[in-house]
Amino acid sequence: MATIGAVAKQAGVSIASVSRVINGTAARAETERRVRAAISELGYQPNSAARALKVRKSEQICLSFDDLGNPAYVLMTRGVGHVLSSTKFRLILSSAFSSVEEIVKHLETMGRGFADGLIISPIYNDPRIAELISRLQIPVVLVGTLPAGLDVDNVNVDSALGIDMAIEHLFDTGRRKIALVNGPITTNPGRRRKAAFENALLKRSLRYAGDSVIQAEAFSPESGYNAISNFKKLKSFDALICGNDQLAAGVMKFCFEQSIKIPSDVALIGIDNIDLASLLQPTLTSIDLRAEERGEIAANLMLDRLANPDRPSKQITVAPRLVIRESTASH
Amino acid sequence: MATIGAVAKQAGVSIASVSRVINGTAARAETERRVRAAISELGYQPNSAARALKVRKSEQICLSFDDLGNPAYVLMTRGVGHVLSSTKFRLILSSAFSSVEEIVKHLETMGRGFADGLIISPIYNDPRIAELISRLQIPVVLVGTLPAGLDVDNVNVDSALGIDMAIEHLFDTGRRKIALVNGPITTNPGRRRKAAFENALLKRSLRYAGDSVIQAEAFSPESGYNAISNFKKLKSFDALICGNDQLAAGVMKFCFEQSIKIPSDVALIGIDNIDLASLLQPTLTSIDLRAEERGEIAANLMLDRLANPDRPSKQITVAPRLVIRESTASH
DNA sequence: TTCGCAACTGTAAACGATTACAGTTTGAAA
DNA sequence: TTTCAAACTGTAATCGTTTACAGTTGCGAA
Repeated sequence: MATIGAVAKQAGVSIASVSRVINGTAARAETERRVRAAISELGYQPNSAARALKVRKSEQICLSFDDLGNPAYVLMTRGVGHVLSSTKFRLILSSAFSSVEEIVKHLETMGRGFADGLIISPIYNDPRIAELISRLQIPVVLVGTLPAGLDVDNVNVDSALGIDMAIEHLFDTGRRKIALVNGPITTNPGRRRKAAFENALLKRSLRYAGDSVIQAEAFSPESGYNAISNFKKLKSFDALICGNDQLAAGVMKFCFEQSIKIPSDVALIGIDNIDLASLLQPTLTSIDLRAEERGEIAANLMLDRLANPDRPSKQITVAPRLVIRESTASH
Repeated sequence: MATIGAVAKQAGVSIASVSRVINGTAARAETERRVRAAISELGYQPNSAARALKVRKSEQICLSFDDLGNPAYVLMTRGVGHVLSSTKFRLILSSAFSSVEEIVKHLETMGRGFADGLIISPIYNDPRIAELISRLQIPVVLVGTLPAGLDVDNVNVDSALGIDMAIEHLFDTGRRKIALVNGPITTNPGRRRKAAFENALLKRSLRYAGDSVIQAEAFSPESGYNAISNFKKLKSFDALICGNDQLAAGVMKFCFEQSIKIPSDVALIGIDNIDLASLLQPTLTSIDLRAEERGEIAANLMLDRLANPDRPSKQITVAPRLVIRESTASH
């Protein structure tokens, strides 16, 4: 309510002096004392929008992703938050429960004065996202698959390597008939993991046919449950890799209900290594895609870019890690 | 980059006309055509901060809570997001991984021009939060326990009733020796649930002593696991109520490792009814505190308050629901 | 006491939008 | 053709800050 002008009048100084006191620029002790007194007397608080308009900085970094319900993104958020907490930048999340159009509109608005940088980790492969990024007037760090022709800071994980490690592990423990419970093919992870799965099988001359891939509707436990329920040929496989741990949890629930034993009847591997993996019964082997670490890297790229706007863009790839638990124990 | 002035020049009209076209106020067809052409030619996008400064509105609602890692808050966020998505307001989350001081600073900044309203669901009972709320210059809706002397829109859940229902259920299924695995006593939920637990036991003349309450360090699975590991008298109880489902998951993991059978040796009840509850083995009976519904109510209170700033504040309490699953089946 | 420089302070012009008000067009009716 | 109201448009003030620049003050040295 109170403006800088009111403070100036109260303190008997100019608004410039008030501004200087607030921002820590030189001021005589007496001036500073009077200004501080006036500030606390009036309960003055500077207006963020006015300041952002003038200095062209909001000191906010916006993080955006498509699915808050996915704990892997919570991990990523933690990584970003951890890095930013020791800087002047505040982290805000742009929630995304609506359409791609809505999301794009939100992010555009953020980019025009409400945020200094945008870290975005979209899963849907929608051209509007790439278009948005190229149109934005603030630095962007993209976490995930980089759309073709976009030159922007990027942090990625070699999920194909992760899947290869998983299949190697299954192979080592005697499994040869491996299926994939995949996430939606309309998403980047869905597409890439399927391709990686095929390659890893073919490379080892393992059986691969179209029916080795079961498509789930979403990256959720219910989708995993539903997908596996409708899968007729489960008995002809001895191992399942799931698009993420949540899908695996749904699959595990179904197997329990059907008295299909894990790992003896079928081995199970998830992706992301979220808390859930070690809580399930049996505990779940999972490909850790380092979401938290990717968040940290993304935040550091952003800080670096803000400090150095003209440097060439960087692409960083992190290595996954296979966390072996009970769900893939040897027969 | 391009400002409204540049667009005006390009289109050969005044900036007022450009503004009117953007905001949908009357304009001749020819004017509108030229302005739109100029806008797309220059890639003009209005500056959010300038607009927020002038109209004193950001069209953003900020949601803040202390623990993104707790899926119950994700549910709440979903509720808020769902309601706001059909309005002009955008939802942003203020992440909170840092100290109370940091959080307060973030929210203050939001409240001074970056957000039109604040929905806050703090779990720590810190006086600085109450102080913040009374100092904020934008409407606040508080989800959770209302600090004394604060007159503000509030949505709450009768968690005491939930705990009473849970104990009634345990009582009905023959349990008499009931312990509480409580969340941190420094949090509001921790304090209130403990009190409710004591009352519910005493009301039924059930045994209650100090050692019926096991304090965990956080509302997380690991904390539940650790807390129950250190609890010597587990064998003298036949039922456990946990401060939330995550604590219960940790407890369940420990019981499995120790071959303590659920529900035959000990029954287990969680709170929040998150996805996890139906994925655990056995499935977990849980007190559903309606986080998503509370989020919806909070968002509606906020919309109502923004439309009607002077109405008296409302306090709404929702009723919990006991979801019975396998972890409390009769002996 | 005077001088000169450093340190501080005030004036006023931005930042990029919205909007009241007054002035101009437009077009149908006379 | 003229008239007049309705519809549109432009000018300029404003939102609450920051900051360049010029002016003032303070204070130690001469």
